[in-house]
Amino acid sequence: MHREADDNERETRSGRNIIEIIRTMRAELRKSDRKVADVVLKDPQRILNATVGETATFAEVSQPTVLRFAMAIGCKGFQDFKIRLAQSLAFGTPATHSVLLETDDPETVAEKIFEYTMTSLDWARSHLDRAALHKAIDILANARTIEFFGFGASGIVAHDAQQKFPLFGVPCGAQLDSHQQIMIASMMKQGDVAFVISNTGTTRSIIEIARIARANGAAVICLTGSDSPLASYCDVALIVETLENTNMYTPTISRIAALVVIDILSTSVAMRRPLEDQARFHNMKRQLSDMRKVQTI
Amino acid sequence: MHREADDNERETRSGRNIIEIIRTMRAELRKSDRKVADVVLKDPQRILNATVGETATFAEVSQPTVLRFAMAIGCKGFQDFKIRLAQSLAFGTPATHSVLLETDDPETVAEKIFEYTMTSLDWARSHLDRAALHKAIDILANARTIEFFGFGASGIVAHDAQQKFPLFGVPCGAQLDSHQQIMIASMMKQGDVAFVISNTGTTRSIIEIARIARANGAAVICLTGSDSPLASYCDVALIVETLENTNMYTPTISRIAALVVIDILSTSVAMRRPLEDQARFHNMKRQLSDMRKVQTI
DNA sequence: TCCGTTCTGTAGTAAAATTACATAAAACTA
DNA sequence: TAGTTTTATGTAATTTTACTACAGAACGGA
Repeated sequence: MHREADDNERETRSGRNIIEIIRTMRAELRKSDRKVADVVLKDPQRILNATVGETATFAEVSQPTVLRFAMAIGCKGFQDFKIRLAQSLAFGTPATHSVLLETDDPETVAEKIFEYTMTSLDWARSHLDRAALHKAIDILANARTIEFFGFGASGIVAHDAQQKFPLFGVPCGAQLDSHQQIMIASMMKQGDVAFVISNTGTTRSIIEIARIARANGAAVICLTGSDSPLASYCDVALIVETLENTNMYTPTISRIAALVVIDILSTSVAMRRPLEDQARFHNMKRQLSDMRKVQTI
Repeated sequence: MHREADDNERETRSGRNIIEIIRTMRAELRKSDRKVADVVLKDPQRILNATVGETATFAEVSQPTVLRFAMAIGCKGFQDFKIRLAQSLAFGTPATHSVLLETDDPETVAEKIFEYTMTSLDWARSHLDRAALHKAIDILANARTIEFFGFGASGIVAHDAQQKFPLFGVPCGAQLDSHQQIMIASMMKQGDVAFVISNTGTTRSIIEIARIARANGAAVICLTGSDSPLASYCDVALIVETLENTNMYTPTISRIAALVVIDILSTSVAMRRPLEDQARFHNMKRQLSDMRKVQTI
């Protein structure tokens, strides 16, 4: 008897993105099952409208093999497999379709970038460390002041964060300039929070900031793209994995995923705040909307 | 005989989001079909793992009625219906599940914000005006200089755009300060491009910028959230519709959609550039990556 | 009330998914 | 290397599921 997926832990949406699962499990599959895996990966859309028999023909195996394949990758049966496949395919097939070509017209570029962004967000979603998130929220909710640090694209994220957090009564700053960063970091103390943003996590000066802030007793949270050197200088590391590859035309998805994480943090922190602060926030929002209408130069 | 969905126009992704279709068609359905529609809308997830018989039981109708329902909403059969439903459900049911509650724990908040962001992006994707996109790319590709204007959250988008575009040999600026904006707009002339970003599109001062820049002969592109007053002062209006509602805890999705549009524009413009510029871009990227490693304070 | 149309359920049929079993291939042991 | 156990794959039977034909019921208009 061969491995059967544990039936208990599959409830609402445990094994998301069956295509990823197939790809990672491909190596350890039976030879015939691999044939099935290959036809599925090659043209998943075709399988959606196919029966067991048709799929068996495509893969040049027998019908039970197709069933066994479905079982092997953790599905209850062929129907269940098709449902899961359909859900994975809702974004379009990530890797295959999203590669930008020199010859693409603007509409295709738009489609691909949207697809790619959504797929990457989904990836980031499923790879986000929930424990770290919890811890970061705890720290931020109890912060006296928060300083956001970042360069380049990460600087944008820092700037965005600085716009959102003060709304709930916590004084914040965003430091985008290298010298300014050192100065501010040196002045931090117990009760302050340094929020360090760096996609690569290897930039020397930003690591230095984390080190200084921590040495001064501040809590340090980092938001980075992989388990980088920066993480070891921080109390909490929020690692936002994305599918970014180095292709010239691939846009920088990392900042978008980072912005979503900022949304999550600011929202969660806001929900912990006393009601009076929330009222003040509403007030602010109304004033801003008034200003928009009357403001002259 | 009753209406049958036209079979020819259903190919890859014509009838997207079957749930929306059901909701809109609900009124004109047969009485028994409506019973089926209701159980589907109430708990779509449950139908995914159900057979025709089970669905019939849930809706308290006969099995053929379930089949006729599937046909009525434009599916080829029950199987096809389930596949379509699964695809619609991949994001999670937007309206229902994505509403943030006071009682949500951080993990749920994270899930909901990711879901909501992805759903909104998908919405923006399908509502983006392709003709306007085309036109904007044409203008940007031939620009001598580009100035990005924006306040608040839109200022971040402007800042981001300013970081991406110069890479391809076009000098750019980002103006986030009101006075600075007026000054720069006043100095623009034929051949320059003013890229005005405002989610609401109603902020007076930003409309003024568009007016001034245009009066001076500059081409004006706006990136806004709806068909706003601002659009009438521009040569091209890129309208990025999002699902933003005014709920306190709903994060500002508009800036994320705007950033994706910036990605699309910059990528498309880059692809029109001569190869020498693309080489220069690669060079720059390498130098940046070198700097990251050696840079000390 | 009668006739025609539109719904909806019963019962039957075709087709698909799943299981049981047997044979072939591979791996392991002596 | 021969024999034995284990694993992998196909054939054929069985069950389940999706779909169709038909007939009775409900509704609407004259």
